[in-house]
This record gives sequence, structure tokens and C-alpha cells, in this order.
Amino acid sequence: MVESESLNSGDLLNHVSLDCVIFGFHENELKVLTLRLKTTKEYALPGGFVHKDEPLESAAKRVLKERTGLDNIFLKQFKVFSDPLRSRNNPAVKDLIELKAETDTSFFDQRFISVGFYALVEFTEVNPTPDFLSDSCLWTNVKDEIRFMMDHNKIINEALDVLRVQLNYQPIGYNLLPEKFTMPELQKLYETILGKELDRRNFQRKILSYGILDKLNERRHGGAHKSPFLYKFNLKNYQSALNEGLSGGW
Amino acid sequence: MVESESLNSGDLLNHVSLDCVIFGFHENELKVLTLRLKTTKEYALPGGFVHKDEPLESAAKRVLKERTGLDNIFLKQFKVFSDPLRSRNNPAVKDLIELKAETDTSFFDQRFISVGFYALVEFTEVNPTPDFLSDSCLWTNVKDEIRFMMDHNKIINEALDVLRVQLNYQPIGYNLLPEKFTMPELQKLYETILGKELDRRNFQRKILSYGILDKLNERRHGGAHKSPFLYKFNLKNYQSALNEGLSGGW
DNA sequence: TACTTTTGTGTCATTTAGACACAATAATAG
DNA sequence: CTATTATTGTGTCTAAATGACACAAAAGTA
Repeated sequence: MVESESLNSGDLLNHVSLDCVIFGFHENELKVLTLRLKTTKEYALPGGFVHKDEPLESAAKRVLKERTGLDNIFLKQFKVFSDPLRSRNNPAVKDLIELKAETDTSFFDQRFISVGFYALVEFTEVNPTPDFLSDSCLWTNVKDEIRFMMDHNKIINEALDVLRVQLNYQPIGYNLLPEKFTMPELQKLYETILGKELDRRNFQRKILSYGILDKLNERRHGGAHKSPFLYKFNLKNYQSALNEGLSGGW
Repeated sequence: MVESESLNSGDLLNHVSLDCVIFGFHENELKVLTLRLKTTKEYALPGGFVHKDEPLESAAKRVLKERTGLDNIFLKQFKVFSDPLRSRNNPAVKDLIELKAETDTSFFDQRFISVGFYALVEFTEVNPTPDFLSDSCLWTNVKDEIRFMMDHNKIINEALDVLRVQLNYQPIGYNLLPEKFTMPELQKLYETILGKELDRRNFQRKILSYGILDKLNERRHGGAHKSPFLYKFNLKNYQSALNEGLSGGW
């Protein structure tokens, strides 16, 4: 939920917070990086506050860096959550009191307008790190629908919606997959985000038509079956597809 | 820029503001509702602040209502503008001082994180009304690229980008056109937003395929040429198209 | 009544999408 | 070391959507 061990509320902007839905993909499952509060044991999204002279995006990157160890992450704000009641009964306040923390609980106990960000990261590169309010930082499965504190379930679901729409006009995957990956892996990623199955052959045809993949002369071995080829993203084309958007529309 | 004659800053949330890009469509031109500040004569987007116990969306609706007289407007938040420097040299502060207003200028002279909304309204129904900082409220032409104060040009351009994307997965027009309209008028709306021309016959085929239009047994007369049929939106189908999205994608 | 403009309504060729089939290969089990 | 099983590579065929384009009909105006 919060950013640093040495949180100094005097340096922070009042009323404004941010929450990050950090998506990862592992073993064909879509995951969200999750914190668990120390005393109430509630699940929470990584989040933080904004310094008085800091842009929102920098604050979000700071949070991302602290929870994952990663820089240069795909990161996008997608919605502001401003229900006046969302800040009531913030478990973090209860936590801080029970912990007899020196932190300024009154800062936490105000109304927050929270800007939702979502991030796409490569699962294996993340080093999950709790913040000073939480005792653990772990990946939870999106489809498990774990109960989060406050409106964090809503935030996750809205992030997923935006991600699904994004899939239709932007390439995705560079940030969620390892450098080299197979076509079935990429397909699983799409299927997981969309929540439905796709035809293997039609998927391949369409994704190849975007011209964002380079087929390698390597295969992934391991299963008791034909070994699939490895691919990697053609960064030049991937980038221009990001900028100009994929086919579709008018 | 600001909401009411009797602005009481003690009742407002610090650091949070909102700006509205209110689009209208008239005489084949895309317009934005614009304010002009009383003394500095700078152009500004309608905006406002958030009451301490008010959701953002309500604050935006309040602003919309005050500037246009309209309720029930298509309204959507699209991005937060948080550059720490954006609030510097806010002309509104200069204005207030010159006007020797009783308003609390220190409230205006703080850093604001501004949530950008865009709205789609029917041009002819709007009753443009200035706020207490501005001496006029008028429609300006998007393609004229008038210079606005602060980062408002950026806000407008980003709203346009979002609107263009929206065009590809949601129907549009119900909020921007009068109840009855012709196919060429609807096409012009699309062309204006997209900034490019479309083939008349292909446009008609595609838009009709969405099933969101009802063709009327009336024509619009007036020009020295064949009279086009009038259409109106089929609200039931329009609504479900909004919810489920248009074709396209995976 | 002729003229101009713009609309209504197609057609045809090309591209894209959806449904589906069969051979090849890599491990594993016998 | 051969058969078995699961999964991949690579198509084809059809239907649907898109893009380019043409001509007749109407409504004013000269």
C-alpha cells in the first residue's frame, strides 16, 4: 500500500494517492502483485503517495521500483477512484495504530482520490518486496478472485477491462513474456486476458500478420510432443505498432 | 475554469481539480466549449474543484450543468494531468488579484492535480454560461488550434485522441447530433473526429451494419439536390452496443 | 426545361476471419 | 527400439467484411 520505510507525510500531497495493478504472467496464469497487511492480514494493491513536487507518473514508477526492483516498466494510468467513502475504514490506519507506529496516522485517515495505474511486468524478473505496512508481497491469481481491502477488487477489475480493450488496438506481451517465447505461450497470454479460448491456427495467422514477431531457429524442448519454435518481438515494429495502433476501425 | 459565484475554498479538497473538454458538433465543425478570463483574456477549459464529500464525477457533472445548463451528458474521465509545473503562473490568480476579488487566491495558487473529463453534447441545446472568473463562454473550433492557458491545449489534444480510439469500439453520435439527422451529417461527424475523409457508400454500409440506426420515412429538404433520409438512433441497440462494444478485435 | 449538386443503391475484386484436417515430432511407456 | 500420446507446423475452404468504384434519381436554381 505505501511506499517507504521512512514515510514523511509532511512531504506528501494531501488527498492524492495511487494504486498499481501489477500484472504478471506465469505458468499460464495471470497474476497480480499483492501485499498483505501486517496485522489485519488484509490483501492490498501496492500503492503510494505523491511528493509535493513530483508528477504522478514518477510516484508510480517509484512504487513499482520499490515493490518489484524493476525500472522501465510498461505503466499506464487508467482511472481515478474518488468515491468519498472509499477511504473510510482504511485498514492501514488500524494497522498503524496496533503497531504503535510512529507514522502519522492522521495522514492516512483522510480522504484519498486514488489514481489507478496498471503495469505489465515479466514475472521472473520481479523481486516482490513488502512495504512498511505489509508483511508479505506475493503474486495472487487473478482468477482466484481473492478479496482485497477497500475498493481494490474494483480497481483490479477495471484494470482488466482496460487491458482487454488495449489488446484490440495495441500489441501486448513484450512486457509480460520472457525475451524468447513460443506461439502457444503467447496465445495463452491472450486467452488468459480475454478469458476465452482462441483457435490456435487463426491466432497464429493473425498475430504474425502484425509483423511484430521474429521467428527464431530454436525450439523449446521438454514436452512429450513436437517442440514449438521460439519467437521474440521485433522491437522496431512492436514500437511502431504501439504508436500507430493495430489495424481495426475506421 | 471555476464553478460558482460563491466559491468557498474551505469546502473544497485541496490539490485536486478537474477540467472538462466539452465537445459539440455544429455546421460540420467539431467545437469545444471555451471560457475567456475576465482580465487576462486567456482562453480556458471549463473546470472546477471537488467538494470534500463529493465524488469526482459529481463535481464534473456540476461543472457541466453550470456551463451548459445540461444534465445527463455523456461524460468520461480520460486522464490525470499532474505535472508539478502545470499550476505555476495560473492566470486565474492574476485575474483574481486584479479584480480584487474576495475569493481566497491562496487556494488557487497551489499545485493542482487535474482530472481531465471529456463530454459530448448536442450543440444546439447548450446555453453557454461563463463562471465568475470569465467574461464569456463560447464555442471554439477545434481545428483552429486556439492557444489556451496552462496545459489546456494538451488536455484537448489528449481528449481527441481518446475520442478517436473510442470511435473504434463504441458507437458515438447520440450525444453530439440532434434527435434526427441525415447519413451525411453522421458521416461528417466521423470524418471530423478522425480528421480524414471516408467513402460515402462504405461508411453507410458499415454504420448500418451496427444496427444502431432507425431509418425514418422523412427527408431533410433544403439543398439544390436530392433530399437525404433522416435517421435516429435506436436507443436500445445503441445502449447495448455501448456496453458490449462493436465488432473488432479478438 | 436544362443544369448542378448530392443522394440512394449497387457491383466486383480483394482481404480478413472462422471452421476445420492431417502430417510431423518429441518424449514416454512397454 | 517401437508404439503411443500429446502437441505442434502448416495448410485449405468458405463466408464475411472491406475497399474501390458507377449510375440513376431527386431537389432546387438558372
